[in-house]
Amino acid sequence: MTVNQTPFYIFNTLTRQKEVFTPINQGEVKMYTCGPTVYDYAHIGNFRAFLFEDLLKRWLQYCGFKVTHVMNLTDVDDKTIRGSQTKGVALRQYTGFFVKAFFEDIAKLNIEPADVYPCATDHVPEMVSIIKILQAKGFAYCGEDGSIYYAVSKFPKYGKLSHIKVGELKAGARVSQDEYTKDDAQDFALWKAYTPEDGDAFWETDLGKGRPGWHIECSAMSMRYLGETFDIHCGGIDNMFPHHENEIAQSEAASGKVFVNYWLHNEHLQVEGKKMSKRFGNFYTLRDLLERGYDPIAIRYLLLSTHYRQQFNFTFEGLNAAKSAIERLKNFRRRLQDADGRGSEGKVVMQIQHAKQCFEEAINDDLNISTALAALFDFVREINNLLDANAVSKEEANQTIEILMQFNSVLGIIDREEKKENLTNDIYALIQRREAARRTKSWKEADQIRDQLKTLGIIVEDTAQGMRWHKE
RNA sequence: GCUGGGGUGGCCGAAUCGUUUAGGCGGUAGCCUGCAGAGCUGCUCUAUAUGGGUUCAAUUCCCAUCCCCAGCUCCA
Repeated sequence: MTVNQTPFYIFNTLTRQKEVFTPINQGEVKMYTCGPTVYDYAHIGNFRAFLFEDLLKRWLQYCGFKVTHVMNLTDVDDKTIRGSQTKGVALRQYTGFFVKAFFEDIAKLNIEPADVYPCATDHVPEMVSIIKILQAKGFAYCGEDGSIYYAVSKFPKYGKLSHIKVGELKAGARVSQDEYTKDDAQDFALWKAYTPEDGDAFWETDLGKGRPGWHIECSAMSMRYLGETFDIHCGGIDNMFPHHENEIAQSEAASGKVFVNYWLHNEHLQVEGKKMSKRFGNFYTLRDLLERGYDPIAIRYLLLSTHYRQQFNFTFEGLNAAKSAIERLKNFRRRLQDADGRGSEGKVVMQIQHAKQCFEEAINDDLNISTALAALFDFVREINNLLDANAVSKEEANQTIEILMQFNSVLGIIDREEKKENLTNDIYALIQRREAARRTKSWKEADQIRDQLKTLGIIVEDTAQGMRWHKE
């Protein structure tokens, strides 16, 4: 198979335009994605971001790039501290529980793990050293409370990402308690001086006793693992301002270099047409949905199937539709595995090439997943037509499975083969009995056994190539 | 208030200033099948929030209006 040759366009928040993606080092990509704050189970909105990032990463890998992916785990902030105190356990113990849950969740969603998952609490020295540089360069000052703040006015490019003009921010909204110690309202904390409410969450450092501000962890950990300038930084649109804007200010002031070349932000999702919130009763974690019996891969498909810069409306109707769509693909693969026809005289190969081209063109256009899926389903229909005519040879079927699996390396929604489930002897015997009944045309008995198997979760189908069964 | 993103068929969702405006899901009819399932084909599908304007041509550009969503200092 030829390697994807067309350029990959991505929408860069810095320029608000689609740009051809060109990595710093040929053939490799360094990307950083803002990870979860581990104070609770992640919700499906969080996972939309992680799935978008997974799609991006898988596509870069499909294109032949070696991707180094870093995702941080925010394990010290107001919420984690409050949570650990409410539970009466150490901060580390409290966050450790949700870190474990997070990894379980992303595994269920078939999200490829990052190469490194740095925790904020493991990188305080790196943060301190950046803050000291900022102090030395005059970008940071000490407030009356002993906290250290970043002086936004010292960084002329502040606002280049979010296109927010300092000074036009709504005055008086969501004023933080310590604001009076800052020189300017828009300044933000690099280091927070210890207060008794912080409990066991403090570090004794050259900056005094305290804990890091939120934004500094991403600057410190991304530069630690990816270098002072790297290729891609992703996150939810809400992180664009102030979080990412502040990261740029900190990192570029400290290093004197461009921090990140491409910034990508995904839009939020709504649930049943409304903002997801506990108040509306439409707030879902992955675990909530799994408890209701939904398939995590259907959730993956659904959250992935809408363009990442589009607000997405999550509905249960949509989730059911996603399940059916995946089932269609699985059925397609089952048919291919059984195929042993006379050959299509090149039609299959032609369809494969066409589908590959359409699929790649679509995703190369800023991850246009909808158009890519349309190409996939067009392909499925065309090949199904040939399968109906018994015109797909075993060799052609294998080639089709190969391209399907290539697409799937990007989508992550179907397995190459049915998961080999061990049948109990009882079920095996039932299948044998039905076959025997069918051979003697005892339709009534055969149908009755088929129904019985269905209640046991086994779907039996009769095809041109004989009987076939799979789990529901 | 300021800034930004949207409103496409029963539902979800692409694309595009001009031949038939993708694809999925759902419904329905037919083909196939002993039946079913899967699959295919047709129909649902004279779908582009509303009202104007520009143009040979707009759903796509412009203006106005209505509605939804987001950001505006630690929410993906």
